[in-house]
Amino acid sequence: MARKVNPIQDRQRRAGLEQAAYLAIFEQGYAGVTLSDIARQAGVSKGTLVYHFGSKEGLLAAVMRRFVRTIAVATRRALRQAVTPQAKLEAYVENQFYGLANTRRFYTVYLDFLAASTRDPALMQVQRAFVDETHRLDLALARLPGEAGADDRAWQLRAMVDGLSVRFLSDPDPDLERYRRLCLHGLTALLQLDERAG
Amino acid sequence: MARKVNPIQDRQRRAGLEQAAYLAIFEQGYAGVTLSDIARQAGVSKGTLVYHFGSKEGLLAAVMRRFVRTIAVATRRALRQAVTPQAKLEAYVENQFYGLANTRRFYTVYLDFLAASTRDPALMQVQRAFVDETHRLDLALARLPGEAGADDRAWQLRAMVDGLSVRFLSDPDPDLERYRRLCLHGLTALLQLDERAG
Amino acid sequence: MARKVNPIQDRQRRAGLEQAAYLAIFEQGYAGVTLSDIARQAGVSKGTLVYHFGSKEGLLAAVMRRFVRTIAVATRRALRQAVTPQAKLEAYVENQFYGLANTRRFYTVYLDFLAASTRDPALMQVQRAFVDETHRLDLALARLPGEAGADDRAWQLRAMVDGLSVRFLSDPDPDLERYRRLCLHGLTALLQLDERAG
Amino acid sequence: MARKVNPIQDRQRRAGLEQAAYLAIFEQGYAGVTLSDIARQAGVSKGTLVYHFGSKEGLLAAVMRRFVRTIAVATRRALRQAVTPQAKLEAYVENQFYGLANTRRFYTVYLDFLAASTRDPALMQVQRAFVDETHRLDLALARLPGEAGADDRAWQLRAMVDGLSVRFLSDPDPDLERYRRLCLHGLTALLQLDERAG
DNA sequence: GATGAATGAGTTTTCATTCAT
DNA sequence: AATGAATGAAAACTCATTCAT
Repeated sequence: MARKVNPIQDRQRRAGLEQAAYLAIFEQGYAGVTLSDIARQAGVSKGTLVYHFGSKEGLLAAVMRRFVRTIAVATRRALRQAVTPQAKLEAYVENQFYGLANTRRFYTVYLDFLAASTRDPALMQVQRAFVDETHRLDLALARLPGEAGADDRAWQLRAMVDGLSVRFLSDPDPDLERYRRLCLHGLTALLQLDERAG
Repeated sequence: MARKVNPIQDRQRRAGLEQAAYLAIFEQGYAGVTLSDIARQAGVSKGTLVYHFGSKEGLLAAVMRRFVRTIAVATRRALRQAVTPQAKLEAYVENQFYGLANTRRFYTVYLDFLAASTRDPALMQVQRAFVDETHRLDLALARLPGEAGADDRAWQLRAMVDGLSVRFLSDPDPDLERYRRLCLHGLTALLQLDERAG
Repeated sequence: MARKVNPIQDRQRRAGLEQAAYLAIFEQGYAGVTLSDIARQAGVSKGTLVYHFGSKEGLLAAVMRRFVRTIAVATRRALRQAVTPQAKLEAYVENQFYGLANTRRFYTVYLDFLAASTRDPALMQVQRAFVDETHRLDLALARLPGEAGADDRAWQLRAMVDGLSVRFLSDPDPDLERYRRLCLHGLTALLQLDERAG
Repeated sequence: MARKVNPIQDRQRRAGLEQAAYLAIFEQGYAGVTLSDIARQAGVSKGTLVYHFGSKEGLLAAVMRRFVRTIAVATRRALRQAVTPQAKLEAYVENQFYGLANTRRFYTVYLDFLAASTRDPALMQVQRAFVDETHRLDLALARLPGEAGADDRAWQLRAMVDGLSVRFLSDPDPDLERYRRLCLHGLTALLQLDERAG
């Protein structure tokens, strides 16, 4: 007997549980979080989590799918709202480093996710889809100064963002504005070089 | 009962166990590795590990200290052997992406380490010391084109390296030579831009 | 809240659910079947099962009562339809080994039931009533060759049937016709011996 | 690192745990027994059971292998000690119905085992090996009155034993002597008939 | 110094039962 | 009457740690 559920209600229920799980993962780590942690955070019983996601593994995978989907949507919206190339670049950076707590929470979980994906084929698939999607967005940015070498530039832009984010996490007293500046200047440098070379 | 040991022999013993643990961490993950995994890899009993390191936590911390020390030593040596600025840059990149299996093993463990350090104060301390040490090396590279803005450039260089490495791990069919090229060109772009701007 | 039901409709409803439960028990085992299994097989919700039978235990007991009742009815009818002693014996055997799938399903569940009854007093009561009822039928068969020792013979007849059935279940490639022959010849031997002895 | 154990000590340790598990299975049922039940019966922790047998499943399989091995050994010894055909038959029956508590315990567990084996391929394999082995012994008995039809007779002998044993378990006030008599007479009848027929 | 048997706290998972709708 | 979301008690299993040898 297939579960006869109201699809809308079920989706909302799951979304709430996934959000609670996201916070629990931030606090306890992807590998260290327990169903008890998540259940406590969500204010439900462990059984409820298993009921909705089949297993802990299923829940964590759902959280990560939602996580990368959310990122992609936010990035796309940021780029769409800006008009000039320079404004697009700034919106892109602002989106990556948006609020201290938010940025820390975001990259902490992302780092966990990356580490976990190196051993979990299902997570690796999610990560690869995310890489592909973000690469398409990066490519649009990289094309602005000219067509030649855009693909390489796109990978370099992303590397700058990811690399600064990793550093941000072990910065004992992070100054978000500084990371924004480092990022913006770095991206600018990467784009201008290739412009001249191309 | 105080351990009375020959310090030299003891150091060698521990070094061997730490190397085995490193391989076990690569295979099972920092969070997923068990004392049994490590004992199996090292060909000793679990008791031996606890005897030498006090606890699993102590062993893992020792592994990570050795890990970052090894990296720093290799980077320093690579930079010292090269003479011209351009050669230094190339040696730096070659050192970061040295051998497919090696690079994968290396960054897989590093990513695990970074993720774990966000929640473990002792590991975070190790990570911060490592960041400081590598920053000094990066700074030497960044100074080559001129003094102004060297600190910012150093962070950007490191970000490029780290960011490309992260991407490397989720690349389904990584071409090491391409990563070397992306890295070298990226670093060159970052250095030249600031040179002009400075 | 007393259940107010149409007794006829209710009996039919329960009969259908019990039949579904019987099939689920065959597939999952008496001890291994879950309410979800049964609900799926019956095409209803778990709540419906509990509503009609009070609990899982009540449902299983009802299934087993129906099960032994069905067996007794079939045996009685088989014996009634045959006229001569020889024909009665053959009808008896044919009834026990009727169809490969049917025989396997039947004895698989019966074995489960027997095993469960050794620890469940309520089931043991059902099993004892069943033993008494079948013994009366066996006694009629055993009397055919003469009165003396009929009770002993009746137990032996039943033992032959049960014993061959148990073996049937672990036969990797059972030949139903062979079991019928073994059973018929075995019963004949048991009856004739005592005939001479009596 | 393969477990370096003293094989003798390890075998004795396991044997003790298996015996405790056997008693726990008798009390709680094959499907109903828990690791806690067995640990309590054995006076060890649950962890110890898993340490020695890998899993609950592994432990139960070991218990059943030991169980059927013990039966086969006892039957073989009983038959070997007796000399004349009649004495062999009596020894066989005495071995099957040896002591009230013992017989009850024995068949209760055997019935559980049979029921479980219908759904567990590993157990079914154990059961089939047991059937083959006992059939060889039964065949020796069945050959005594002559070669013709010995195979059929062997199956019938075993059926009589198994069938009476099953009945024994639901007998509210079992008289062991009576079951011995029923069994001995039944077996005699089966053997004599075929002798005449052959 | 080294071992590995044993432990028990902590984890995921199962599932009969409850209950609001 | 019927549903199925939610629960929580109980289950199997994991594994760092202890300790007698």
